[in-house]
Amino acid sequence: MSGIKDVAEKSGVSISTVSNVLNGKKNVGERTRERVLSICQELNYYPNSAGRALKSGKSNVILFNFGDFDRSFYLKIIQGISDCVNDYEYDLAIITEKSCEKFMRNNMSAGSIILDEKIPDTLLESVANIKYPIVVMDRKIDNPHIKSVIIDNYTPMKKMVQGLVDKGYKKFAFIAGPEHTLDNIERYKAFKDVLEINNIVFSQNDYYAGNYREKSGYLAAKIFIISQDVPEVFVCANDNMAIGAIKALEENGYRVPEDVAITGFDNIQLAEAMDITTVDIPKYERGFIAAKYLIEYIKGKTNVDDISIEAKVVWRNSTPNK
Amino acid sequence: MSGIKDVAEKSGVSISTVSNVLNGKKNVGERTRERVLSICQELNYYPNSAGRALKSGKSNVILFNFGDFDRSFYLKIIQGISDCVNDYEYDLAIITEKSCEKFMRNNMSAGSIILDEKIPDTLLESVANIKYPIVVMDRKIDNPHIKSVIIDNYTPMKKMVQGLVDKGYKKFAFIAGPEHTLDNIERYKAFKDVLEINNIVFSQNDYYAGNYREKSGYLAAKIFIISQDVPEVFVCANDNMAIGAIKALEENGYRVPEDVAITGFDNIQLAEAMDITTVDIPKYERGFIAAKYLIEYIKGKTNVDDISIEAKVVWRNSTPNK
DNA sequence: TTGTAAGCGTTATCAA
DNA sequence: TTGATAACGCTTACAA
Repeated sequence: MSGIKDVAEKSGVSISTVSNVLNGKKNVGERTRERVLSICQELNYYPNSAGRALKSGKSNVILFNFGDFDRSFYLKIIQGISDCVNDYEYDLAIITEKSCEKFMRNNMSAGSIILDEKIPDTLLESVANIKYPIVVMDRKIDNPHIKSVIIDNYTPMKKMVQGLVDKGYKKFAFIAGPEHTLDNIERYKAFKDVLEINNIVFSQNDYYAGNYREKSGYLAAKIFIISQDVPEVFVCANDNMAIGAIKALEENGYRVPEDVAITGFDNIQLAEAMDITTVDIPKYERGFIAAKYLIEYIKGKTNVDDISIEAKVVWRNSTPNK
Repeated sequence: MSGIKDVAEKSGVSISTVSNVLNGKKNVGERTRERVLSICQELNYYPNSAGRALKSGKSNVILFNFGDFDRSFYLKIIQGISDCVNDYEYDLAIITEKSCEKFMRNNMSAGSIILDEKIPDTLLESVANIKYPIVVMDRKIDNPHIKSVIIDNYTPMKKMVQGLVDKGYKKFAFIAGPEHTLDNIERYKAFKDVLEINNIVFSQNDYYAGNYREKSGYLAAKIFIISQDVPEVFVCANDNMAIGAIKALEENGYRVPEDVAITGFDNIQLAEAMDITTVDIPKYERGFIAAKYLIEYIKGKTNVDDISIEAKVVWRNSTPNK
């Protein structure tokens, strides 16, 4: 493998000239530039990132961390991030929770986008600084170098539940996501607020704390079935759990939506295929915006507010009129 | 941010001693080691990968390249890779086609797993060497430093199509994937071989060259519908296209499977939900094995053969008896 | 317009 | 058991 030295030698110039060519500096003769460039090609030369990063302290790599391999809509987010990162001629590296801290701290990237809730706020706060900004999705951290891109969960959830009330539903159950996550908190709050406004009673028995996985939705429904307390409608904090719940219901002889109605959140592919009423989150756009924010911060536009993204109710056949 | 120098200073030892501690060398006193380690913690010290990579030329990073954000089963592959990489205490970075060459060449990783068909063989051959092995999925490259992990597509496809013949199907259509991909070639060959064995005629009109995306399956079916030449069964080279085809059929008043039968390949989540007969590929295992092969090569076990993974037919309701 | 040389943070060699 | 020092490949003043 050839290095800058080989290129310099073969071109008959010094390594600094090669470096200047590679970095688009203007202090290089046109002919020299061309020769060097062609020699680079010929030798298949690629700059060693280690040397470059070590000296310059700069990097063109954006990190994206995600962790839940069950949630397939993450692919759309990645696509949005990827497109934006490419637009700005940065490089994207997607990493898992396990190596996240190491990658963030080892000076090989310019900033991170964090989606995985398992990465603690404290870690992010200790890593972020003016030279290393971070964008977090679906949570808020009060730090000048950490920006949030969040979904407005409250408004569409409120609309959806009010819609259910208007359709005549009276007995609700709520299958929740992880209780510390911002989006679950908002979704649940909207749900409760609507019931309260409409004077509908809701007890803790009608609440199940899941974890956004299909299995926990399955389990939740099973428990309602066993305790002989199946509601008119399951409001689920995401689609995966709604799907799990439907499986449990159908396995136990309940028809959806004839016997029990159900709603999800996210509008994943399967929710469409299974005709589940849900809330559509613009996934691609979410990724794109997060990346855009991060890169613009890196480039010096540090004074931006958190961003909130709109989501919309999608009515489907899982919630007929009562 | 603190470096090795800060740690050395605060511990009252030289930087070489700190380095020795960090790299688990034996030539360090027990008390020194403990003190250094605790100071590292205290200062929140993380080695600078650039410096380390530059000097040692080594890296613990495994690259995984994938590109098709439409195919959600990739998440399972990633999960398999991730688990294996973590088992061996390596780090995983997932990258896109766009930056793939740069990352492979910039000396910041120990090897790559390549899934994206858009990365050309020639590039891989020019990058791979004894110090930088590559594992490719779903294709074969004749190079001592590139190993293949492929699915045996032929056997299960043959079994599935023969099963359709046995069920009484006589008029087939084939919706193919990208024609240069190994898996599509094998799937199509198995299909044709079975028809030939059973003396069933198959003309080029019954063949549509798609690209594994849902849209191309949709388009394919639409074309068959328009040309008034809808077969008894669509054999699709993957599930996504089968799903697209089903949508086109249902939109045009054809019932699946009553009017038209259909099969897919991959066994993605949606195929299960939509009750499509397909071939199940062990996705997680595929990723895990690919990573295992790569890391063992990196560690010196260079003499291994290509690996072929078994896949199994899953009969569902989309293919009733004729 | 080009070249010389210092230095980024680490590891490895060798001497103490 | 430790420490001084050179070297990795690159960028960047600054000198020529």
